[in-house]
Amino acid sequence: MTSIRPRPATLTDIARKVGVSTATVSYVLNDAPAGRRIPEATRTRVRSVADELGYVPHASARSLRKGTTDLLLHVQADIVQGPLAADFVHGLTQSVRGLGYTLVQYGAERHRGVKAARSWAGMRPAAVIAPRDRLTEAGTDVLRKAGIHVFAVGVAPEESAGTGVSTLNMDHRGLGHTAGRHLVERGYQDIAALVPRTQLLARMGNERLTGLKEVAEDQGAAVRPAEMDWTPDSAADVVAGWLEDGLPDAVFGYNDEFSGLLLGALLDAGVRVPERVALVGADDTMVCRMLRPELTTVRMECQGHDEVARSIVGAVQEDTQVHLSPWSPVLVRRQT
Amino acid sequence: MTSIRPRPATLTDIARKVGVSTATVSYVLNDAPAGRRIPEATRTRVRSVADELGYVPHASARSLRKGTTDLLLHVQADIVQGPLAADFVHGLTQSVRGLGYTLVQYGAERHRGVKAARSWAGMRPAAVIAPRDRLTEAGTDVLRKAGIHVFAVGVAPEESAGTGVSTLNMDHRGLGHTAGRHLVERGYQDIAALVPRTQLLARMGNERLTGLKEVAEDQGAAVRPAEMDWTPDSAADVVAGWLEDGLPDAVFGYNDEFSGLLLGALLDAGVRVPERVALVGADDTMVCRMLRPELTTVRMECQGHDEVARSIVGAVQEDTQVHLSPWSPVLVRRQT
DNA sequence: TTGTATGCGTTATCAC
DNA sequence: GTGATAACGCATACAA
Repeated sequence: MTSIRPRPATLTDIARKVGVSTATVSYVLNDAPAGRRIPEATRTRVRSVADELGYVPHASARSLRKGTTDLLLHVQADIVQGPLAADFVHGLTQSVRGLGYTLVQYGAERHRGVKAARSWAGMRPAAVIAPRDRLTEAGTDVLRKAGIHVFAVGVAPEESAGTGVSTLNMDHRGLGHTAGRHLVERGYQDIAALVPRTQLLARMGNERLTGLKEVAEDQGAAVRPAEMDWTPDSAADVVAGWLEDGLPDAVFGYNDEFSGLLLGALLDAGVRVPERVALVGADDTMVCRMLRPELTTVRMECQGHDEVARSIVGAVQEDTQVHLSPWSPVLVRRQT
Repeated sequence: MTSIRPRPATLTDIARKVGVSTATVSYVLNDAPAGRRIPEATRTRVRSVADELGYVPHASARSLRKGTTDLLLHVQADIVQGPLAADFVHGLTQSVRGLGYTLVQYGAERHRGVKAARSWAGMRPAAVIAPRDRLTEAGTDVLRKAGIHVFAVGVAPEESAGTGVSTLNMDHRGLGHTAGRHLVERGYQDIAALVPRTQLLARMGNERLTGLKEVAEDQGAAVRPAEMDWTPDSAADVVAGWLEDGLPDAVFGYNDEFSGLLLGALLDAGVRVPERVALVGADDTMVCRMLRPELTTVRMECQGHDEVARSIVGAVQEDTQVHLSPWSPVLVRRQT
C-alpha cells in the first residue's frame, strides 16, 4: 500500500496562489526590511495562504543561499550519557534555540578521525561539539578548513592553545579537591581512589585522582589509586586486594555508579560502611538515594544554560576561541 | 582576535584546478552513476585535488538538487534516556549509516505540536521518529503534508490505524506478563505494582501493570497498584501506606530505579527483602548489581539493530506503514 | 509598492 | 568521451 508522497509547498506555490511574486512572499514571511511597504491586506493574504498550504521553509535551500547554517552538531561520546550530560544537552538545546540555532546530536560509536569529520562537515554546521577522542588533528583540520567552529569536549584550555579549537571542560581536578577536602577534614589518613580502566573514563579518573592527591598529601594523608572495570566482578577483585593489603579508611569511588558497585562488594565482604570504610561518590545521581547507607557525593552544578549558550554562540559567530568550564563541584553529605 | 573564516572547497574549485568541467568532477567523485567513460588519469587527478582541497560535498546543495535528504530525525523524550534507549539509538545510528542514512537526534523539552513539527519539517528529514507526547494530530499533519514519514514511539499499532503513521513500540504488557509469571510461579498471592505518577511514565507503568494483572489474576493472585513519584520521599510514603494496610508478598517495581528507591525505603522500615517482600525490577541496569540484595529484573532484549534499521529504511523509502516492536522480555533471576 | 533576475553547490540532461 | 547548462528553493540587489 504505497501512498503518494506529497510535495512540500514552496514559496512559488504561495506566490502563484496569492497572485504575487515570490519576492513579495519572501519579504512578508521574513518580515524583511527591504519590503517594508507591503500593504497589510497582501501580508495577511500571504500569511493565510502559507498557513493553509502548511508552508515550511526549506532549511537546505535557505542555508545554501545564505551560506551559513543554524546547526550546532553535538557528537555524543561512546559512553552512555548520565543525567548530568543529558540535562546539559537538553538545556542547551532550549537555550540556543532562543538564539536562532538548532542543536542536534549525532551518536555513532567508533566514528572518529578524518572520515567522521568529513561526514560532519557535510552538514555544514556552524559548529561541531565533540569529545576529545573523536577528534584527531587531521579531523579537526578538515572542519576548520570548511569554516566550521570546533569545540573539543573534555580538553583543557592549555591543550588546545594555538589550534583555534574552543574547549568545553569539566574541572575534574576541582571535583577531586572537593572530595579530598571532605575526607581529610574528617580525619581519614589512608584514602583509596577508584580509577576506571577504560580509556575515556581513565582520563577523567586520573584527573579526579590528581585533585584528590593534591589536597590529601598536602595534609599528610596517603592516597592509593585502584583500577576498576565497570563490572561487579572487578569491584569484588578490588575489595579482595584490599583485604590482603589492608583496607583503606576511606574511598573516593570516581562516581556514584562505580561507588555503588564497590559498596556492594564491600558489604559482601562484611566490611562496615561507613564505620570501617567511608565512601564518596560523584554526580549526585538517584543511585545515592537507593543505596544503604545513602551515598555521600560531589555534585557538579552547572551555571545557567542561557549563559553557556550565549558564550558558545558568540564564539561561533566571531569565530573566536573560548574556553568554557561551567560546572562547579558541591559536596552533598549523606551517610557514607 | 577574529580569524578569517575559510570558504569550503566546492566542485567548481576542483574543476578549475584540474582543468575539467564540474560535471566531470561530479561524475568521478560519485563513481560515474551513468555509464560515463572517464580516463583513469583524469579520475586520479580529480580525486587527488579533491583530497588536497579537503573537499566535502555540501549536503544541503545535494539534497536541494535531489529533492530528498538522508536524514532521520529522532526527537528525544523529555525523560532522561536510560542505557536501554541510548544503546538502541547508538546501534541504530550505526546501522542506518550502512544504508546511506544519517540518524540525528533532537532534544528540546516541551517542544511539541505544530510549532515543533514545523521546525522539524524545515530540515526536510526523510523521517521523524518522535515519542507520542510530542506528536499532536495537527503536528503529524504538517509532517505528512511535507512528505515526511512519521514514526510514533510508544504507540500501539491499533492506535495509529488509518493515520499513515508508523509505530515503534515496546511491549510493556509482555514485560508485565514475564514479571507476573515469575511471581505467581513462586507462589506469591498478594502482589503490588509500582506505577509512576508522571504522565509519560504513567502510561508505560499502567501497561506493565495490566500485563502483570492478566497473569496474576488468572492464577488467583491479587494485584494492587501503588502510585509513586521519582523521589525517595515518595518511596517512603508508599512503604508507610503498606505498613498500615498490610505489606504485600511481592512487588513489581516498574523499573530498576523505582525498585531501588523502594528497596531503600523497605530496608529503612526494617522489612526484610526478599524474605518478607520479594521485589522485581525491569531493564537490567547496573543498579541491580549495586543493591543488596541484588535485584531480580526483567531485561528487554532487542533484536539486531541491522534488522530494525532495514525495516525503518524500507518503510521510509516506500512510504508504507510498519509497526515495530523489536524488544522481548527476559527474566534475570537474582536475589530478590 | 512589487516584480525580475541572479546565485548558492549539486546533479542530470542534453549537445558536441 | 566531455562540457555547457538547467533546475532544485530561497533571499536579495536592483529595476520598474
